[in-house]
Amino acid sequence: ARRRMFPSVRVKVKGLEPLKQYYIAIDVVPVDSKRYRYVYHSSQWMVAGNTDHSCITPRLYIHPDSPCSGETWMRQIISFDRVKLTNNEMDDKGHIILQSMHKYKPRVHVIAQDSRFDLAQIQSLPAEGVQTFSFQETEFTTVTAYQNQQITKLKIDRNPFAKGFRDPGRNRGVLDGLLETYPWRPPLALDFKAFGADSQGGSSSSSPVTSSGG
Amino acid sequence: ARRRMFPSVRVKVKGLEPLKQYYIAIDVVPVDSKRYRYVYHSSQWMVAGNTDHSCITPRLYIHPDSPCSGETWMRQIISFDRVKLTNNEMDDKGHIILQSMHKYKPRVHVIAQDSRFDLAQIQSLPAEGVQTFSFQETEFTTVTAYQNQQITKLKIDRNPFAKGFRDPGRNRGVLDGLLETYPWRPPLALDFKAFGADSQGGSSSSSPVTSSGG
DNA sequence: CTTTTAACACCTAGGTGTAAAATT
DNA sequence: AATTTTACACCTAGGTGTTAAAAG
Repeated sequence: ARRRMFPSVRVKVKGLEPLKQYYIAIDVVPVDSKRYRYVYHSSQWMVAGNTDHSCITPRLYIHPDSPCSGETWMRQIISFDRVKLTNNEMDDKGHIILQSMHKYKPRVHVIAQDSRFDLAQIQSLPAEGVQTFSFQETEFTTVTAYQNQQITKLKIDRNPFAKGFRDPGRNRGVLDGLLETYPWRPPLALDFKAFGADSQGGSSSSSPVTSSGG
Repeated sequence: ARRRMFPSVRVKVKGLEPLKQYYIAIDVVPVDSKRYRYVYHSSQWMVAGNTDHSCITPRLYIHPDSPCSGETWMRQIISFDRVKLTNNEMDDKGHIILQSMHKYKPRVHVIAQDSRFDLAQIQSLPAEGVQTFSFQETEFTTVTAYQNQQITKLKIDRNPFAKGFRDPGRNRGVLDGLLETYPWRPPLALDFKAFGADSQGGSSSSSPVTSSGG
């Protein structure tokens, strides 16, 4: 089971040195060590146990445009729309491994190129020359089957690959309601089939990296 | 008009330093400065004019696995199956630009990584640290419409994207005849729709890089 | 009971040669 | 007349939620 993350993380970057080379990468870290279950009648996630994430090093997805000059990175929206998530701990394809029914938060890393190592080879973060950013509003909860029907509707309406499930009649109302709930523009929730999610609201800091849904 | 090169160039490499980083790239250079036309009744290409290629720098297609360690390069067959050719001289997508009705030969470059430049940025060959290989049997002639029906049959039989044109009846004989004509194994001819080709026979040298059709 | 897996129809995205039309 | 372009049907390849079956 492996699915793309949708909506995808999209960021803008500023303050880089235009002529310097950078890698930009994403990983996904646990928000806490709790396992969650969805309580349908109250429409919310509740703690249902504990998990120890402490010995797991998160996998790094290096943006395919890497390495690239600061000038080029700053000129475009940086989209991670090909990131794939899996719940298979034995995955050997380099996909990001997560546990179902847990809360996670993506992190974006801007990494200055250093001739002493080759990031594409070692697949882990260097000790220095890295700046890391994350955004409250991109937190999500992993599932293997959707718990919240609003998320399903959002995906069907926004993900082009789900067009076959669109109902031309009454899909406006549900999405409009979600749009009002969140301070950022659609797509609204990081999500994943074997990993559907509920997203928490929030606002981004005024950092050199800013995010929007993709 | 842009099409993939088919069959694709595939090579094996040996003699690299296992821990060193290398780029591997391909380009396509003119065999001569002649324009050709296909004489149907004698089934051969004949000179039909002259062209000046001297002021054109060929575009470089860097293998998407680059940069990569010598160990990794030597462990796998290196396939250039995503190379795209075009006859549009104004192409801005980085595809390899060729003129129709001319003869060409692919070259494979093994480039030692040098921290002084970033090959992915400059898109041209460095002055040193490059080894270049080419193979007589990969010569081809560019066309926008196929001239030789054997080439068409070969493509339909070997290219999975052309499966819709396969005739379950009598496609064996033609291909078998071609197989005997060439010293290398199928796919047999470098080719291209807005660039269909006739391939010349020949044998490869005992160099660190060897080729086969893909 | 809850959660996960696998097969499925239905999409997007893009690579084929064909044949007719357009160009030179 | 020779060559190139375009629209097309038919593929490969792979991303969706759904559903029923399987697993725990």
